[in-house]
Amino acid sequence: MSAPTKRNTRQRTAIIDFLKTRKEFISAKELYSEMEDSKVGLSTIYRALSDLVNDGDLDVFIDNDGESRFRLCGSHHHHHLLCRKCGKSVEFQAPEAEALAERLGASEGFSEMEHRLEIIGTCQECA
Amino acid sequence: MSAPTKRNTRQRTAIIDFLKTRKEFISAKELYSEMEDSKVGLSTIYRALSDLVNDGDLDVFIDNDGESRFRLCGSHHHHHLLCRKCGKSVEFQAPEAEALAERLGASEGFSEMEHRLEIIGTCQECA
DNA sequence: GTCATTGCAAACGCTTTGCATCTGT
DNA sequence: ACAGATGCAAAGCGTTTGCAATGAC
Repeated sequence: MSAPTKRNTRQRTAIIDFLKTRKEFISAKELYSEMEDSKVGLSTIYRALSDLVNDGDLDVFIDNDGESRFRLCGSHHHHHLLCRKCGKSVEFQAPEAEALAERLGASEGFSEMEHRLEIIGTCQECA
Repeated sequence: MSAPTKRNTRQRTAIIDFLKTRKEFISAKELYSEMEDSKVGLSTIYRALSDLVNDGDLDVFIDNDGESRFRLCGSHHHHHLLCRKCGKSVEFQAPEAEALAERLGASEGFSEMEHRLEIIGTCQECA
């Protein structure tokens, strides 16, 4: 019932270290090629990324080609504004959204609200 | 440069007619099974959906499983409030979210904003 | 020594494409 | 008749999984 054991393997460490140096979203395949010196298998990358997402350590979104893109997330709650063409993303805070979630949820009898808001648009360079 | 000719085939008409009766987003596969009586091939569905998206007649987004989901533009935009335990969902409209998306996107130089807002909570029965 | 993790290759699921046939115009 | 549209099957592509070998503890 307690949190599953996670071993500190060379591969997992390398992946996390690489992600720390990386500000932008990156796909699993890209990570694989950029890390080829670290000799980490592609399945291991997928498995590690998936674990990190489940642990809430990574933000993920699926781009227009259906490819998942990952990035370490900060601790603060935030939302994303993403470009539908190049995938560029901007984080933002939206107190309105927090308030909206509370108000709306409460009006339907819900409690302990969380929310996810994503704004997708076309950025200046891609327009 | 002018728009390519589009023929009015039985299949294309059937697809559009089906979409008109459908308020929610639907995937190509779902469309295929729900329209099986119309005897339309899956590739034809993919090709028609792709044309419709290019013509700006369909909204599309990629869901968390990497599957594209389509809906005729102009159907009413709404969001969902979901119970994290029983999955019960309530639709709601949120003009604030529309405004927020426009304002935030524009402030970053983005255009043609879409947005997705999801509120997750625990409903009264499950609390 | 045990059991989670790894890596390879095969399997998967959604989508796209080659090509011969069909059909709207 | 001709060019676009269709349908099938095969290919593409990102992702997941089975399984034997490896390595963290």
